[in-house]
Amino acid sequence: MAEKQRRKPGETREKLMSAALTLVGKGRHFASLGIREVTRQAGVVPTSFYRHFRNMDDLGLQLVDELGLVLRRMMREARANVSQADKLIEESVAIFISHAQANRSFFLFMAQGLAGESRAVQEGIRSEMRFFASELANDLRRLRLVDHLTDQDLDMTCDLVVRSVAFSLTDLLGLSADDDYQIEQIRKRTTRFLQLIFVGAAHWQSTG
Amino acid sequence: MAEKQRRKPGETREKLMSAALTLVGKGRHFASLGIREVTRQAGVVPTSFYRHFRNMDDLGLQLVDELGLVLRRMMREARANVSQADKLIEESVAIFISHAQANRSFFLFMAQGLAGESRAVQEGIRSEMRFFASELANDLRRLRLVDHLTDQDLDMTCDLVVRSVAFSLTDLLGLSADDDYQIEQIRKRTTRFLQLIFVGAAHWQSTG
DNA sequence: TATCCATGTGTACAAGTGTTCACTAATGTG
DNA sequence: CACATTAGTGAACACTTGTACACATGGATA
Repeated sequence: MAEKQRRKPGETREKLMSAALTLVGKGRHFASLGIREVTRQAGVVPTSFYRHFRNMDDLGLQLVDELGLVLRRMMREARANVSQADKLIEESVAIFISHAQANRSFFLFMAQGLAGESRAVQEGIRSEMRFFASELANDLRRLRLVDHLTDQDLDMTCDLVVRSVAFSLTDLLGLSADDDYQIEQIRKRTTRFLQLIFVGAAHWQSTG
Repeated sequence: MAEKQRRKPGETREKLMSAALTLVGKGRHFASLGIREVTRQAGVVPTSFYRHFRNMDDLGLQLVDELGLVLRRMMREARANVSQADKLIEESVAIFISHAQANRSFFLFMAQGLAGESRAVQEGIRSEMRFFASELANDLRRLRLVDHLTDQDLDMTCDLVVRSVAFSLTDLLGLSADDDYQIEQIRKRTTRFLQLIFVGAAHWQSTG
């Protein structure tokens, strides 16, 4: 029989998760993946799956957790790169796009999960987005760029920003990764979306 | 053998399409539906499927066409109900939400398809959204509410509007249909999103 | 060193899958 | 009315699927 491959603990677990991501990256939808298919892609026997996950939804949930890490890395980088306040939007969008490309499968999974089959995954992704939006609000407050806005209005603005950027994902991920012209179009368009939103926020007066 | 049920021409075809929608409405993801499953739901023998569709993607494409009709109906109703210009946003959002509830499965399908498995379906839905956005732009031009905007800037604004509303779908469709409080929250929030965008548009000056 | 347990493997099975084929009844066309 | 076409049916095919079970093995722990 084949050698038993127990190297590091949790290695098979990671192989399974990244196998699922790989399949998603190849254009499959997460909801249509099966246990056998994933284990096959991971080079592991089907029964191994159950050592780590109860079912595919469970695997999806654990992917959401990792997605959280990816998003946090992205935020950190964005924060570190705010060179000038007036280029804030442009630079952030650029960072977002480069991360989306570097973690293509992850973001595909996120885009899919928003309208996915598992309610839990859906809620998880939504929760990550809320967190992201609230962190964004904190940053903006700290930078004192939006002092005239209520906390509530600022939250709304950031929510809209995050949604708009997330929607751009579906544009971006539909493209092949080397279609530089189209990617540049999306970058410009997303940037303008955010600028429009912030112009709105600058002139917003709460209808309280 | 069982009676042959050929009533109207195209009846089985419709039964199959609405069976797929029914399953989607029950929480399944379109990408995970199988031919046998759909025919079973439709009360039809599996082989009948091939009389009308080449595969599930094909069925999806034809659903996109019907989705177009639903959207057009919605637009027509929205246009007919513009009582006062200053309530335009609120009323349109209300109409949108009521249509989204009346055609829940359709809109679920749309939300799923945006990040779905079939590139063709994806492109179809995207195209419907573009059409919707351009019609919206035409209406706004006709109402002369946005005369200071370039055609291009108006298009961008409408694109952002449509995206924001589409994103609200995922919020809305995650809820049970009778959670009136939450639905009201989403209505308010979406309305404020659009107001924010239009405030932005009102103060926008093209960076041409 | 002896033992336990988490994690790996192989086999098995019943159920479900997409698709093909040959057959049949209803409909539209001449 | 005769006939071709369309649209329904059932049986059969070779596969794939999820999951259960018994077993093996390496590393940690006692």
